[in-house]
Amino acid sequence: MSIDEIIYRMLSARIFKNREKLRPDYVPEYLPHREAEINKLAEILAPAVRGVRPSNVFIYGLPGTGKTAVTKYVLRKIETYARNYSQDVKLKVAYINCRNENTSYRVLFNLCNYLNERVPFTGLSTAELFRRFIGALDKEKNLLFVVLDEVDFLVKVSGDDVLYKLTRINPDLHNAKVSIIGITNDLKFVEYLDPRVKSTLGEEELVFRPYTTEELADILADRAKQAFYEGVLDEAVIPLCATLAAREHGDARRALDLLRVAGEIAEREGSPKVLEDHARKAYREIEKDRAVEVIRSMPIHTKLITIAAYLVRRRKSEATTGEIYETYRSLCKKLMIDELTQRRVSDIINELDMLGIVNAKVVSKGRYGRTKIVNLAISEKALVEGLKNDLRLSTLILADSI
DNA sequence: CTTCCACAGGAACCAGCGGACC
DNA sequence: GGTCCGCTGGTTCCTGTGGAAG
Repeated sequence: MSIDEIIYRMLSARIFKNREKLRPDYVPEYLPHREAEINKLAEILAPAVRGVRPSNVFIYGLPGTGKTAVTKYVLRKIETYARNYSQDVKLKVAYINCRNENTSYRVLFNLCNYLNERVPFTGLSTAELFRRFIGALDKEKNLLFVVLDEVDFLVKVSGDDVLYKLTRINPDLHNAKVSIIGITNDLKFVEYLDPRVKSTLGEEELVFRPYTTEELADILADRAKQAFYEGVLDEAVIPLCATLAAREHGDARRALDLLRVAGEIAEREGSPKVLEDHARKAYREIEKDRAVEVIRSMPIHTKLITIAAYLVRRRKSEATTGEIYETYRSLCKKLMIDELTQRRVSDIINELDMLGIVNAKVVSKGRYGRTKIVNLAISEKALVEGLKNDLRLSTLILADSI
C-alpha cells in the first residue's frame, strides 16, 4: 500500500463523526443507568447551591462504573445553579487525579493553582504550602469542592497526612468552606486509612455497582449515535462489545475503548462499516496491549516462569507445575540466576493466573498425583513483545525451539 | 476399599528495606 | 544516627487430598 493510498483511505473514511465522544474522559450529557447514583450524589451536594457546605463524600466502585463521570456531571450542574442562585458565595471545583498528583506537595500545589495563588512548584515546605492555600481560600466566601480521584494512590504514596489536614480544615476557615469528594476503585482502601480520616471523609458513602451487559449495550448505543456516522455500525457490534467488556465486570470504559478501537481498525482497513470482526480484533488488540504491559513490568523470576510455561506448552499438550518448575530451573541455570523454591513458583503461577497471563486449574490425575495444569492465556506475539527489551530472555524463546 | 502420586497450600519463620521515632 | 516496626517476598516444613490404579 502506498502512502497516497493510506492517506486517501483516511480521507475517504466515513466512520467517525466525532471520535472524542468515545474517549474515557468525555462526560456525556446523559448517563444511562446511573440515575440513582446521580440523584443520591445530587441530594448530598445540593446544599452547596445555597452556599451551605455539603458533607464529605466517599465514592467506591470498580473501574469503569461511572464514578468520575457522575461526579463531574453532578458538580457541573451544581456549579451552573450556584452561579445563578447564590451571589454571595463563590463555588469552585478542584478536580485532582491522584494517580498523577500523588504527593502532598503536588496536591496542594494544584489546589493553589485552582485558586490562582501563584506558588513555586518546588521549594516550599508542605506546611507553608498549606498555609498559603488556606490564606488564598479564606480571602473570599468560597465554597471549594476538592475532588480527589483515585485517592488511594495519594495515600499509598504519601500517606493520609494531607487527607487528614484537608478534612480538618473547616474550623480554621472564617469565610470559606471545603467539601471533599474522594473516589477510589480500591474497595479495600478504607482498611488502611486512619480511622479519624475515615470518619470525616466518609460522612456520606456511595457505592457504584458494575453495569450489566444490557446496560453497557445501552451506554454504547447512546455514545455510538454521537460518535459514528449513521448506518456505519453493524448491529452486532454493540452487543458484542458489551458482552466482551462485561466478561470480568461491567466496565464501561473498556466497552467504549473496544468500540473506539473497533472503529479505528475498520477505518484502517478502509472498510465502510464497522463489523463484528473488527470488534473481535479490537478485543484482541486491547488484550494484547494489556498483557504486554503486564509482562514488561514483571520481576525476572515471574518472567522466567512465564517463559517456562510457554516452552513446556510448545512441546506438550499440557503443562503441569512440576514440568514448568523443571524447565524454569534449567532456564535459571543457563542464566546463572538463583532459582526459587517450588513452593514459591506455585504461588507465582497463581499470581500469573490472577493477572490473566496464564490459566491454571488444579486437577487430580489419580495415581499420577494432583497438580495444576497451566495454559498460556496470551499469544506468543504478546509474550515476545513483552520481553522485547530484555535480549537475554527473548533469545530463550527462540533458542529452545525444538 | 486402600494405596499412593505429585503436588496444593497453610503456618511459621527469615532477610532486607523504607519510614517513624527518639 | 541508632533502633524499632511493619511490610514484602522469600524459604522451610508441613499436612492434606482427588481419584486412577491395584
